[in-house]
Amino acid sequence: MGHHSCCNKQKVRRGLWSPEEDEKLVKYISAHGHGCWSSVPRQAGLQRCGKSCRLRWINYLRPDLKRGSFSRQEEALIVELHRVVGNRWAQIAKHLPAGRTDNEVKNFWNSTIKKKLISQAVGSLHHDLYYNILEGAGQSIAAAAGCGSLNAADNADHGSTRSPPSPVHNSTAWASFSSQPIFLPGHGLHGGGDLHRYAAVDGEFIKLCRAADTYQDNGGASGTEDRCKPSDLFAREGVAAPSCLPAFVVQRGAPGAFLAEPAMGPVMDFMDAILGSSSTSAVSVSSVHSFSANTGMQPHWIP
DNA sequence: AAGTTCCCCAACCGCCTAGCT
DNA sequence: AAGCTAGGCGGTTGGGGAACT
Repeated sequence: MGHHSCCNKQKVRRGLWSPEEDEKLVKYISAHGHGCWSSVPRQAGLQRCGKSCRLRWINYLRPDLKRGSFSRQEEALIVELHRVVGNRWAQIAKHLPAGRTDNEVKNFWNSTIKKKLISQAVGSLHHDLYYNILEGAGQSIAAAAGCGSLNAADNADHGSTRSPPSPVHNSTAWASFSSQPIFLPGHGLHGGGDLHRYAAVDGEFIKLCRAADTYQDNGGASGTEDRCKPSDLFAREGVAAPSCLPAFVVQRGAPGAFLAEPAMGPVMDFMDAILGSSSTSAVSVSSVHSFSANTGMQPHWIP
């Protein structure tokens, strides 16, 4: 994919807009309206593509924009709206009182709200929050699959008041949950492969990692590993499976066999995971093991 | 004071969809 | 129905100012 088609027809400027360019765009749109954006740069005498003009107008030059920092009320509303609609920034912006753009809301979320919610969540870590984090991982995946969304506000807001949502959480597999770091692979559709997440939880250190499809699912036949999909897990518990939940990997073979798999892909750390956005730092299976080595705590795999 | 790191946010990129031919 | 174009949107990048060493 190259640039937008309107950008290929002429030599266009990129990068920050100069005051002169702003003035030209404002003058033109004030006088004529934008009409077809692809013709705006030519008519306004700008060496920009129409898409760039549109973005500049919508995000910066529009007279009805509200500039400046977000109020507490706006922040609270954004958190609440995000809880409902997830990363649909345009939807959130539309529901704010006035003059905020999707880009502005997105930037504010990523730079400010996210950090506040993370610090709140980490500061109040406890057993119930683990459940929320896990639900979060599932819902983030659900969001990726178009099944709904999750956000940190959910974690922060519900905290200890939320009870474990299903019998799965009462199984023996979860009994030692709060006492050991847990590397919890999630499951989600990602192209033709699977998307895995790992949560390492020990009260101080939390990390959810998203990895490319690194596992060859051999069905357990050779004993190296197996997968337990959500439907299987819930069937075992005798309850109906929700539409979207993490799947769990059971490592049944020697660690060496596991480590021989290709390196995992990009990491999704705790912050990004519970907020449904990816990070680009890298992690590998070996980093999971080095965490274990550094802390002296053994990872275990949820059956 | 100079160098380095952090991080905000404007702008770009790539994908999706609607509308038109 | 298929192909093309423009608009819209969310994810991501990187310039540059602020903070830190």
